[in-house]
Amino acid sequence: MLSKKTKYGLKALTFLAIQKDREPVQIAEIAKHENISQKFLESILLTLRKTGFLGSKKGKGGGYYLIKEPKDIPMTTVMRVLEGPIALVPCVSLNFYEKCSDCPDEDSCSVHKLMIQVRDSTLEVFGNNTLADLIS
Amino acid sequence: MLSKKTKYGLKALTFLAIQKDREPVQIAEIAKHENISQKFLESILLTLRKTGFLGSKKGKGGGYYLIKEPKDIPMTTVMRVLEGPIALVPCVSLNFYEKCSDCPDEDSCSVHKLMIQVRDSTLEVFGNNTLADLIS
DNA sequence: AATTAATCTACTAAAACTATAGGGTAAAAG
DNA sequence: CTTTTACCCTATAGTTTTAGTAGATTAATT
Repeated sequence: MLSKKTKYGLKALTFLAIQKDREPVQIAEIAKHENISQKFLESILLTLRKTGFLGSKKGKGGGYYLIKEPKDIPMTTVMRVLEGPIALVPCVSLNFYEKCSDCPDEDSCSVHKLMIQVRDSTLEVFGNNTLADLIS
Repeated sequence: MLSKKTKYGLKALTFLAIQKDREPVQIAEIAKHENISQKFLESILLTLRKTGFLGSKKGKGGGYYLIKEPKDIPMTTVMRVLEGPIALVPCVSLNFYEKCSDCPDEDSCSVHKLMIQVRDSTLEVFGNNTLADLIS
């Protein structure tokens, strides 16, 4: 299941993407428009800024704004920042690899092979979509 | 991320599938062979029995055994029983549909469309694999 | 009939994670 | 220097995960 953090993050990004100019939008406005707890959204936007998706401006007329063009923001990178590994098991993760403690041998693990297939198909979907594709 | 319940369940199923006959295998043997906490595995096997994948036999010489042929057990049904919905968001789930509380309109939701793609590609992988395919 | 080997059931609990709230700080604008 | 906004830190209720404990039940064997 997708965490609300990810879902809210995606909604916030699309909301910023449909703004005509790239003028800062306040947290409160995004939260209200997307039905998101403001405090929660606050922390989400913060990580999106720290990871290079958003810029921010303090004080009056401040807020958050997109740094890059929506078409240059692939879903793979967004998902990895918000949700974490795309793979369902750490032992098949490309960016967050970790050995499973219960598996003596990955190659002989039945789950391993299946999860590689899932990872690749999910990766293809996210690879084929950018933020621009989320806008209808 | 895949829960350990699911991972262990899959491992147990494959272990039972590679048994030559369909003689009962004790929980302890499966647990030991797959490095699984026995008590945890116990509850997992119980749900797999109650949902029609396994049969069991009590008393001496008892244990768990596969009821159907591995090739007749699609991953979709196994995953739904062990892990729950295949969809990442309830509003795109085919078998566990639920409306999202924060979305006034599904059709205009940017996350919705993306998640449908993910669901379909994952569904295709699980649909193309049976328990027999996990054995190598 | 007694023993033993196994599943079954129910309850409990620690740990981790999720979602959210509160309150204070820093900077920008007027 | 006051207002407005993002920024940062902490706490916490709730849920899910991952088990552990204690015993009951069933069936085969002796």
